[in-house]
Amino acid sequence: MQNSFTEENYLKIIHALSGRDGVEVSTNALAESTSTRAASVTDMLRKLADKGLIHYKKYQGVTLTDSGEKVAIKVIRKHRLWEVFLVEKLGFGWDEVHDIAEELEHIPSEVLVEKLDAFLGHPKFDPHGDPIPDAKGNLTEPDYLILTDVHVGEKVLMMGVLDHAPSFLQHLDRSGITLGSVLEVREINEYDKSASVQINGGPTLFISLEVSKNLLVQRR
Amino acid sequence: MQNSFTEENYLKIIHALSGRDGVEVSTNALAESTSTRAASVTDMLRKLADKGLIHYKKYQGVTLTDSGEKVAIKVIRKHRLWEVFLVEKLGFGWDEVHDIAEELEHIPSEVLVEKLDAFLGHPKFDPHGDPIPDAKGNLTEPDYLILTDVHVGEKVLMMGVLDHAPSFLQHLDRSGITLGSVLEVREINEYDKSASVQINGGPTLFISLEVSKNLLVQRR
DNA sequence: TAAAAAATTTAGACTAACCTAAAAATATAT
DNA sequence: ATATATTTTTAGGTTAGTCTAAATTTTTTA
Ligand SMILES: [Mn+2]
Ligand SMILES: [Mn+2]
Ligand SMILES: [Mn+2]
Ligand SMILES: [Mn+2]
Repeated sequence: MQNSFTEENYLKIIHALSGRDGVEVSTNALAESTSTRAASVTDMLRKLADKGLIHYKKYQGVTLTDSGEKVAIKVIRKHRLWEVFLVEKLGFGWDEVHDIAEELEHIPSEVLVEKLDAFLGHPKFDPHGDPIPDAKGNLTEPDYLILTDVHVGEKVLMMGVLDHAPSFLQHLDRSGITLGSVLEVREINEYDKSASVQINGGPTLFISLEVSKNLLVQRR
Repeated sequence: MQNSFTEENYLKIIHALSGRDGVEVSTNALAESTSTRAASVTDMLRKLADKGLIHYKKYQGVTLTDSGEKVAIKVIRKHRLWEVFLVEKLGFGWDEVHDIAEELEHIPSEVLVEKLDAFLGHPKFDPHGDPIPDAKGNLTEPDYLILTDVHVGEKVLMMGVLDHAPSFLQHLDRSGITLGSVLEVREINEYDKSASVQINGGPTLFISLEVSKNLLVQRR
């Protein structure tokens, strides 16, 4: 039996909310993420449990089964590969591709995914720095720091974003911050935790805590 | 209001069955093409008529309105552009792409289509020789001949196929007949109308009437 | 041109995915 | 340890798209 568009979305969202430690996901959290009501979520959870895709005990929240995890990772692989295609081949901005990839990720056909992957040169990361699962379903989350964890004087590489909202990505564009940028923290304001950060050895910018919390970086 | 996946399919099929002269399409023909029952078609026709996408009078068959035609042509444009992408960029065979394009054709986003079109170099024909509507919705069907209309001694160019079935396309592959092949009709068998056809000045093959009827060609 | 056949529509149901409102279970706070 | 608040589930409905069976209209045949 094939999984529906909707079922795939639930699995993907459970995967995201469950995190690497596979913590239980609540009905309300899913209602929020799927933009539906808790009652609708309960209906779907019963269905996904019947299909063996999630572990579900009433009132106890859900986690993915191995089978559900597999499906979720396939969808994530497709989503991220299509995002690479849209940015690298079609010339979209990284702020424009998420919604289109939300649709493309549900196109079936294993062979399509593998040919796309080859066409793109087997990329390891998507345009937002998120890792792309391999064909076998291995997904390894690199352990990046958040910019707020970086001390004054340290130089780090910008590796990804936590917030994928177009407005946030556009803000980074205007600040000249892209994947691979070198960020040196020059000063941290005691009062509001805003930071002065030098970008690629060039201009120094003020970065609010709100922005710092969403920047994934790596020591060099 | 957006049109659903299903509505788009109905419009596309009505367009195909209605032909260039815009003849009425019957409920049964649509049931056949959509692999549904006549009663289901009637339901959908009422809906499409309510949305102003088709002309529908009970028992009289349907035709597209200008508005419905526009939608149908957009879907056809997307279908054929994606087929070009799959063959030219991903390396699929022309016999493998139709079903995948059936899914991709429903991905929304005008800008995606236009960027894809540009990426592909604004192709005029899809891998089966079918013309690709332009961004404004102009679709001009070239008036090709069918191979059965070609007389002995004539040389023609292979320009397209009427049957898109994988088995037919694979048969052409095995015969060495592709878009652009030069076909010279050497002999036509009186009894079964099979033809001896020389391919690209090379080997001469027997071609059954069944095959001839599905080959679109052009005099040079 | 009336009867028979074929095509089409209507009537009544079903499933997937959603909803609101009410009931039940769990968690929190006095 | 209750009472209150929060979360989750259940009950009962809706819509889109499908179905079968029956009724109706159109077409064909005699
Ligand atoms: Mn995304
Ligand atoms: Mn991404
Ligand atoms: Mn096709
Ligand atoms: Mn085609």
